[in-house]
Amino acid sequence: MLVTPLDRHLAVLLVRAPEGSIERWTLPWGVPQASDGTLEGTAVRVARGALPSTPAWLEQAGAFADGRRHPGEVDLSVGFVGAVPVGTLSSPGEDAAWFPVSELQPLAPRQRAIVSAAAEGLRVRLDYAPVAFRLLPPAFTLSDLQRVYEILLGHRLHKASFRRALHGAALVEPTDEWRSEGRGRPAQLFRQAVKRRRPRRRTVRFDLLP
Amino acid sequence: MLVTPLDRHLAVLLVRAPEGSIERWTLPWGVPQASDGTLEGTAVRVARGALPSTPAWLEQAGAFADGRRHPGEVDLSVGFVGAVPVGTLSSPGEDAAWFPVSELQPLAPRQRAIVSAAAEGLRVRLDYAPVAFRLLPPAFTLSDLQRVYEILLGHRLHKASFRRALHGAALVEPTDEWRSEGRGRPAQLFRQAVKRRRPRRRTVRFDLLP
DNA sequence: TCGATTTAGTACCCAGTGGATACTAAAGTC
DNA sequence: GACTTTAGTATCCACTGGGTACTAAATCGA
Repeated sequence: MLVTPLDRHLAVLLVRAPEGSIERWTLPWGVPQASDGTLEGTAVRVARGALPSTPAWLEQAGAFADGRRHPGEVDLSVGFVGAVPVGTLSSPGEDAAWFPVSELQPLAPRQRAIVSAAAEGLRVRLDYAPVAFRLLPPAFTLSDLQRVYEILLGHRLHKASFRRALHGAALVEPTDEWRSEGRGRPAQLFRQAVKRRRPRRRTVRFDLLP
Repeated sequence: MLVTPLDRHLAVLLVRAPEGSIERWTLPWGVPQASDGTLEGTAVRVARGALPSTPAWLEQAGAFADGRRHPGEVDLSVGFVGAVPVGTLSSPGEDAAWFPVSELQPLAPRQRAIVSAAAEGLRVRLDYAPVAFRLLPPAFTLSDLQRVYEILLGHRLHKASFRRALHGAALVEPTDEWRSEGRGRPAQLFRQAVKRRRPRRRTVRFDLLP
């Protein structure tokens, strides 16, 4: 499942299903080949078939094999989530399209399950992997980054706190470029910082438990 | 992969490999059967073959299919992590044994990869699923619970903060039982509370990013 | 030209949290 | 009965999250 930020929502790339299918759209998918090497290799190959470039981030979302139907009639599917930087594929052409994850086209049942699991996996991985950064180009404004986090978390964030935490973790460094986008004050562009402060010890979080 | 807390470490259940295998031990594993229904059904069946009861918690850790060798010569393995409450299987018998996850017996390469991914997955899920509670019996002391969290996180926690956060989230409720274990003051037994306070909004955590 | 509007970015305040130290409480050990 | 061990609490402090309010720099429109 390839995702990108689109218009304050998370969008999923669907491709047109072949003639005769029940559903009109499907997730991009494919069967492993010997030349793929690993499962991730297969996922990269499938993704490159639908994109002008390789996803900026890719991770497995799980295996799915309950009785639910899959368009290829395969027994077992291994789902992946891939992050596509905003604007990478703005005109997907005739045979593909981005759909907001909340208003997807009808999908085969197993693909629907993959989308749910992958979207949930994205949120869980937010804290442990630079997913949000991979959904943006190398240089971005802090408002861009905050918007991505808001899309992924599903609610608004506080601007000052967001920046304080960001700078506190030394995760971004300013470039000397500025971007003026329509009206409003131009924003400074930042890039992800390579310097690493040693990660803080994980603490316990009881508030997220069901 | 079945895990349980054992002596301040996380332990993994291994079973003796059949005669003629390269390694002497393997993870419990099995091939899906039609009667299993789902992948999780298969995992439950496999777990029950090695345990006196069903694991208290079970979740998929991912699919593994790179070239690495697996004892059953299967193309693809789907790994699961299962939590076994402490003391459930204290004497596994001749053909099985608990090993600390840090000092495992030699395993087939793919199983080694499954153990690594599953252990990492456990830590990630700690915040979102009641894993720690499922590694304990229904009634437990707060020191027990803290010890499990320390085992899973890999470092000591602060007692007062741990309890403040725990009570703040209303996650446990006291029973009227006390447990006296050797010396020291007896500890009150608690159980997981069913009442739910609405979960707080997820905030951003930059400090865990690589 | 001069507001009004929009977006970027900062300053300040306050409540709540994480974590350290230090304490009391209740059991067993010698 | 003093000492040790484990349970559990109190107090203090630094820092964080998040609210309000402010300044800065751009466009739009009358």
